[in-house]
Amino acid sequence: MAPTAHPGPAADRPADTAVARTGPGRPRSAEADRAIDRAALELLAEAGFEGVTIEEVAARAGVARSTVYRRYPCKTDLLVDAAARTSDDARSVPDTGTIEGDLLDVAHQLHRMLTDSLIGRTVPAAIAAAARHPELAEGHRAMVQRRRSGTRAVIDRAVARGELPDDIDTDLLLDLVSAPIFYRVLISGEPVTDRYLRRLVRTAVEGVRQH
Amino acid sequence: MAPTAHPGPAADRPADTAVARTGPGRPRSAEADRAIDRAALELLAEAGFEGVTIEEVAARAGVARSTVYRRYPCKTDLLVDAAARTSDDARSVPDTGTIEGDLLDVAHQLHRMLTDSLIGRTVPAAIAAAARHPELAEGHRAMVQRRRSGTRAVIDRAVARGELPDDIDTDLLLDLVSAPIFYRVLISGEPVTDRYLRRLVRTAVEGVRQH
Amino acid sequence: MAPTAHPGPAADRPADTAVARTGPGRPRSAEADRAIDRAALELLAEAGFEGVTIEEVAARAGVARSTVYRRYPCKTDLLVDAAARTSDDARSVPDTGTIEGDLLDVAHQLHRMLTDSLIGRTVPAAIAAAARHPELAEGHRAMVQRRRSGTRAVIDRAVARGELPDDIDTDLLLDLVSAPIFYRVLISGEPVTDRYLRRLVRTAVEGVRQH
Amino acid sequence: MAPTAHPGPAADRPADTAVARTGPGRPRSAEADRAIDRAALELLAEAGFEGVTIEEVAARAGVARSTVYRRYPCKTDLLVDAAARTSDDARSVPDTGTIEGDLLDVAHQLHRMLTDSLIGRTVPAAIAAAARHPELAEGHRAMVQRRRSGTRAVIDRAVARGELPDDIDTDLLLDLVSAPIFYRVLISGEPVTDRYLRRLVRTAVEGVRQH
DNA sequence: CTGTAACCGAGACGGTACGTCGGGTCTTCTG
DNA sequence: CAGAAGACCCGACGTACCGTCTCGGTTACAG
Repeated sequence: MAPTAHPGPAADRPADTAVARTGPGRPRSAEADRAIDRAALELLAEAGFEGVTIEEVAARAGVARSTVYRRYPCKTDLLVDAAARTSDDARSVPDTGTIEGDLLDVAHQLHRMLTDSLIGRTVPAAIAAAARHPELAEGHRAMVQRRRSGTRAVIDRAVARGELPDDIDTDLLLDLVSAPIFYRVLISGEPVTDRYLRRLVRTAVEGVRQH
Repeated sequence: MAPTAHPGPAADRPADTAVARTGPGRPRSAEADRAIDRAALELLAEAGFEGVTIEEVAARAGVARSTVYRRYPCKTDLLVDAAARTSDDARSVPDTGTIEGDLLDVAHQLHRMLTDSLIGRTVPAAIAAAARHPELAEGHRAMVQRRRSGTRAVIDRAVARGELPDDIDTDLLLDLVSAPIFYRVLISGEPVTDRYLRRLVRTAVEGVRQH
Repeated sequence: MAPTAHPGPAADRPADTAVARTGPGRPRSAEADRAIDRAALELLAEAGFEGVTIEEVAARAGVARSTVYRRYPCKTDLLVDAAARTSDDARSVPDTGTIEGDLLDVAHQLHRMLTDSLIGRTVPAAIAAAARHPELAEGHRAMVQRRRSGTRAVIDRAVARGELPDDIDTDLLLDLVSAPIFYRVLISGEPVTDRYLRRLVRTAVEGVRQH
Repeated sequence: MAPTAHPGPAADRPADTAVARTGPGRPRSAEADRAIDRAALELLAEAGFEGVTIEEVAARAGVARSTVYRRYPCKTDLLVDAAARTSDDARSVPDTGTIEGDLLDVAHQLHRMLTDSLIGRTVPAAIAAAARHPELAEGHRAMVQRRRSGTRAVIDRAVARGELPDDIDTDLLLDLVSAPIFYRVLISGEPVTDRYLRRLVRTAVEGVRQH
């Protein structure tokens, strides 16, 4: 791709328009929408940003190339939007009764998301692309923040229970629990075992408990 | 780029051949070697993997396109080798007297490496590439391990001094100090302040001190 | 050019399709067709087969390189087709009343064609190429035969008039009048004067008149 | 090949230097000389001017590329000189007693030369090259003229014998006998039979006999 | 019902980079 | 010095996608 400066924010017709106001003319195929998003993310996970080809996306989605271009002005926008739209839905805020139990569950969920889910496998590509396409970074950061907010609730509950002191540095605790999982999966390549996660959570909690 | 499966490990003539046995024929220009490596990394840092163009690499290196292709069969190999060859030399093992002081120095060095150095700015590209080209991952992991081994010495010294218990989980401590820095720089995008690093180091150390 | 065996006869879309059945998709630009053919022949005449460059053809035709490649898989096919399509229209069957007058006119036309016309100046290149690309030879031979058929009519008329005996070897007469002109222009390089043509025609006619 | 203006006449060491003055140092291999010439002409006959590759010439001759370039500054000169040096030796001036018998023999020789001999099969390439490299043309024209001078002797002898009138246009007769053979072989592709050659010679001779 | 506007498919268009190949020059080592 | 080997710069090759455009054919709402 030519290193063209990215033109603008996003697609012609925002997906979040609630009612999908139908003007005259044939409406866009919702099936094509879905197929394109899915194909784009699959390719992103498989082949990385540079490996994604509009031609291949269209082929996998079973649509014409122009059907893709009608929705997104360029490859970057396609991927940004597909990633943004495809939330990582399968997550839950645990409630085991103890902060360590809750955080361990969160850690397991994060690890599974990174290694198993479609969106998780696009993370490496997203990190690389983020350097040059900040708008793409936004999508993934938003996802990260949604996840964190769930975990933040877990921590707040523990504080309310008196399990953790109330002057705790929540962000630091969040980092301490999440970062090593990203680190092992993406950078050091070392295995992430259940035993490792238990130690990680315990150590992080005990660390922040000292003021 | 055609989504060609990566063919093999690396370049035609390994750089690590000590004596550089000169066969018949004109020897390769060592100057070109250097210029190409440098140009490739600069571009990788500036424009990302997809933004690197053999044409542009050659132009910056002041060399013909074929001179690049003679050394590397494809773009991927060029970048793999250039990154592998360009070690991240500017690092030192601190000795401030306390484990927290030492680790804080290590943390600062890591942060600077990631944000300022040429090799550091190639890390996002390397992560993405690693997903598809495991041999590329090796290079960066080796670098990471070299860094860790320095830090490991710092920790061992603290154990010897009695500053830390001797049944400590060294790897976990290493992860706790390094991972959040990678995480903030590459993923969450949140700032890495001196204050943050101080808290991080103190919390990690106190965490692992509890058995 | 790599000494690749020539793959097949010709272009993807035959020019002789009468109705030009338009399939789906944007139709090819007829203007580009013409511009490419013309540019190719001009270059062939100027620089010879080896001197023709797709890049230059495209540039002269005011067209992208890929637009040329879409029509012709390789340089050879481009030239074959361009030559085949571009007939040598500007010729006429003379009727001066005498066989010698007619043949002299034919000879003049042939000489002018060879030295002045676009298609004529491609003949040397065609001869060379014909040795290795028989299909290219066909195009030029067809042109030669069209020309000969006109001259054949002239001779038949002379036979009908009783100016020539009816058991004449028409092909031989045709060769005797045409061949020396090709020979002088292409091989010996000697000049082709009006005086030479007069003698040539007279001698040929008198030669065949003896049975 | 870039359409570079041809630099100069020919090779560094002219082949016609009788004694091959040996300066100091290792003398050039005469075997290499021969092997290169032969390889060049073979390739020229097989693949045409554009198909000749210095690389392939060197490979066939069993020498290094630089050994070829030491002798000839460029591909054109290589071929010019090789063709010039490789005379078409196998020819003889016949003496059958009659002009028609002699000319028939000459015609047969010419036809065999064109279709069978190494040098003959380079004629198409030479014609094409002549259009742009006049110096190459010279070589072939010289060959043509040598052949013609032999035939001219045949005609002069016939005049002396009184078999032909003494105001004959010798050049025209030469053209009438030679040109159609070139024409059929190179241009029309029609067969050249013994019967055809007999008629050709008889008709040409009778034609020029009328004043 | 019938326009008509927007869709969909197909594919040509001008570009740009790819990785390969050959040309002609040069630099080194070996005989 | 000649020869073999091979690196060097240059430029054309044919391929693959990019993002844009123009076609014919197909819906679904609106008058």
